[in-house]
Amino acid sequence: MSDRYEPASFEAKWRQRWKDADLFRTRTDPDAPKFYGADFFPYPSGAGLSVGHCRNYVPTDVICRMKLMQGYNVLHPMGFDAFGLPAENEAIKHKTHPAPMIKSYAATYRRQMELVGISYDWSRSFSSSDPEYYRWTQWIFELLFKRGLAYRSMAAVNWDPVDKTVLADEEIVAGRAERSGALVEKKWIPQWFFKISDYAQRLLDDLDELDWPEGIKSQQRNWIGRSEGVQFSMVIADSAAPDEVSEDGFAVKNSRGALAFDVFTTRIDTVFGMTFCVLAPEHPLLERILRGVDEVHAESVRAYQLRAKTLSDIDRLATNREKTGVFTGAYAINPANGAKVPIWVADYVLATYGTGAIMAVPAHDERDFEFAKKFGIEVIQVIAPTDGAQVKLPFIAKDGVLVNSGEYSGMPVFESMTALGIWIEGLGIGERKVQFRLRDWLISRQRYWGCPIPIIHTKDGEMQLVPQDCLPVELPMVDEYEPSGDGTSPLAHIPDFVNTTDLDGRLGQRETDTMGGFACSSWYFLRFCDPSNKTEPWNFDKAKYWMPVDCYVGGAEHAVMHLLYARFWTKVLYDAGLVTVKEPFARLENQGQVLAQTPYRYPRVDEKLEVGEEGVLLSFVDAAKLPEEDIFYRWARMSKSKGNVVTPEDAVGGYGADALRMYLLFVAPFNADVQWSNEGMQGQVRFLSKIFKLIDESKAFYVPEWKGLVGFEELDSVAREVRRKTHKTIRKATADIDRFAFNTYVSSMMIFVNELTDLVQRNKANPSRAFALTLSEAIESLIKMLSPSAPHSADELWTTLGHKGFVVNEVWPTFVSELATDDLVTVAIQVNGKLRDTIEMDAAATNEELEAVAKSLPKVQSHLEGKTIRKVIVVPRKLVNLVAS
RNA sequence: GCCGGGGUGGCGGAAUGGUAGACGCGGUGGUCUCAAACACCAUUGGGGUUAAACCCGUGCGGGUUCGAGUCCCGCCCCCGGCACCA
Repeated sequence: MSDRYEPASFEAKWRQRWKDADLFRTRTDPDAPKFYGADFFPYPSGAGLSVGHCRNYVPTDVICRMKLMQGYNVLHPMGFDAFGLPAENEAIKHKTHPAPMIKSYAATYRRQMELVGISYDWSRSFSSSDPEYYRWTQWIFELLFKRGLAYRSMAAVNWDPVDKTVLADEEIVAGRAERSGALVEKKWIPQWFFKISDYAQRLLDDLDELDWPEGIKSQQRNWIGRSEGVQFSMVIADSAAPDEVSEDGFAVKNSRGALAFDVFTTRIDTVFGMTFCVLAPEHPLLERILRGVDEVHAESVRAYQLRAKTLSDIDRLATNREKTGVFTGAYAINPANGAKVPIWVADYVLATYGTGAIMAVPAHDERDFEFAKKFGIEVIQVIAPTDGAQVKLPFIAKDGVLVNSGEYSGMPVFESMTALGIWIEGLGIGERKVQFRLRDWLISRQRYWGCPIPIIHTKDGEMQLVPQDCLPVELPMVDEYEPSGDGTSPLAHIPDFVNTTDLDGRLGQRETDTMGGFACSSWYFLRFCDPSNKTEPWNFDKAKYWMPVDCYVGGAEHAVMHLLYARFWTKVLYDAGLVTVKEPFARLENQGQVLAQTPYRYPRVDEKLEVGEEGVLLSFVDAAKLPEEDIFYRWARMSKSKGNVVTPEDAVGGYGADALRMYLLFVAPFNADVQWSNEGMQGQVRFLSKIFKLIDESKAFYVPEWKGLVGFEELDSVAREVRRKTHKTIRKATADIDRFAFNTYVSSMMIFVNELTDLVQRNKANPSRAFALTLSEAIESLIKMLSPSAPHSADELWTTLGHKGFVVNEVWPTFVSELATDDLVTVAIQVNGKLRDTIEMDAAATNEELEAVAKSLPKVQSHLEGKTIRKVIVVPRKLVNLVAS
């Protein structure tokens, strides 16, 4: 063996041996505890992996490998999220079919993951586009359908004109499609939804029990958006008794013989301050209202509605946009005081939230205030600070009392909210209600490359589920699958697919929309528990054994999409008695990104930069051609488009797989971004070389049977020191891996190696028996602790100590508290809280001894001169503070 | 605006209320080499000193405490998310 880390000479050899030994096949020892560690289901892009992806996979691998050594049955699977837009778009670009393309991309991913030495059990791998998998995705769809949680309805949905499909709300960011960047248009077409809104409260409540980053939990809470308030009916003044009117979730009621509409408010305490109402331009009652007003008002409302319709979401939702609106000519009655208030139409009220209509209280709401000011509407203050002080309107705060509010005047705000809610309920015109922002999950896509929805439309317009023994509804293999753009799926144009017979043997038509990719990734972690089951999605007992995922690792960008959907499906499956957990992922960790130096040049005079761009992106080749002063470098996320990618092949070829792994672990806290540097990689090469050198120098003293002997040996002070450092490091490294503090785990090994190297240098000329025994324990422990992060090197070093087999099959070292305890400690001596000296003391020294020694120190005495000691604080083994004045 | 996370040497970052800056990168000086690269040794918060002593230092201002990077109050700045959600 070399006394240096020379990866080219052994890393590939070990990877082959692991493979030959089928080392990472999931063990199911009935007496062992389980550990399920998983990475987010990746889409295998044609660009392959960068070292950035390894930042996700390596840490999960480290904790899984440690758990293996600690005797757990470890489930550490990997598969591919192959269905969906990214795959299809890439296939179209390359004029190929997504199925073979994805297969080859996934093979590349696997090869790269293996190159880095990740311990996946590949026998459990699958792709979401495998018929044996999506058969069960369809099976779960049918379960949702039967439970009333999958429905088809007409809706104004987000249409992405670039990707030519509809998208879920979660995929829209500020009016643009997150993926394509296209401005989203509204389209009114029938779509499939999952009724996630039924689970809003549970999705909110159960967050509390999860060991997840606070930021992700808070994002989910915001997205679910629970608010408590009162919903009540407003009667339209002088309106004739209408026929029954009710449409699409809008509460348009026949109430007391007049037209009426519902409003939702979280500030019922301000109801006496209502000076107008606003309906969303899309509000269905407007049609009726306009019949009862004069033509001038009706015309202006219609014109306004038309304008609102053509306005894109991005314009409409632009912040700080001036409020617009028109008066309808109609009035509503404030139920609190009988006042007639004008009804306006304005697009600052959203049709999709609450009832699409509000009571406006300009004195206590910024938006209403702005609107009232612009249109000269009255402002009536009904809340005042408790101390009666004058306040500037709008006054939003809730700490105050009601004024100008009839019999409720003088009542504190919070008390009045309950009182007025009860009063409204007593009147029978409304109720206290909880409103959620979360809307149903739009799941259908007008694209080819997705899981077909297993529905047959019959001649009479009924919908039937494809019988379970006929699943999967297979995606037909066709050459032409590009999106049509007319709002129908490519599948709609394949007669062989569409035309079928229904359950009664009559002609029927298949549903042609496919499911969005997020459906497929909402249950894959269950399939990993039992991936080759031919008769059911998973065996109940196997899922019961492995679930939940104990540690789930991936990027923060899935905070509200995948993670919310997967939680929802898990709860539905729980309700159906198919799984025993209410939550799929007990612990979640988000890795930071890997950034690379990326060259830009300053824009030329005639160039305009995109918003957010700092300069013009350059390739490294182009950057080399330009004069230095024209170029600047920025840290940017590694991506193919930026040309700054370092691949695992680059890193492993240049420095070694173990160096790459150690670097990614050490360079920054797990959840922080990393600035990639070759110097940092070289640092890990140096560290690994130090270990090889240490083992090379120590192996002469190595006693394989140390464990049975060390207890009988009288330990000298050097041997005690070796043991102490060993057990301290075990304690630190184990705890650090468990808490995802991989940087300090590596650091603790560096400290250990430096200390051992020192001890070996000082004692190698004349080593005692005790030293040899404790050193044997030390280097064995070191190799074991190293093995999760640098598995190739660990196995190589293990062999040089004369062992056979793999370190991952060894038992993770445990520490003994007494052995990790110092018998000599450094005590800090302070005068008035300022450090003046430190002393070495026996750890067993009493407080009195410490105090006496502290007082006797010259450096201390010079600071005590002319002062009287008022107080002495002694922290055993740590510190003495003399308080003097 | 609201929610979440942060602010510590030249850089990445360590620090259960108890010696701030572990560990590493980079820098400086040296060894090896014909030379370079690699490697190895020493040193490295700022001021101050021949050296020490000593002084200053964890975004800013207050507070609690024998003692605050850490706890409390009020600000400033950065990152991420949401954003007319009534």
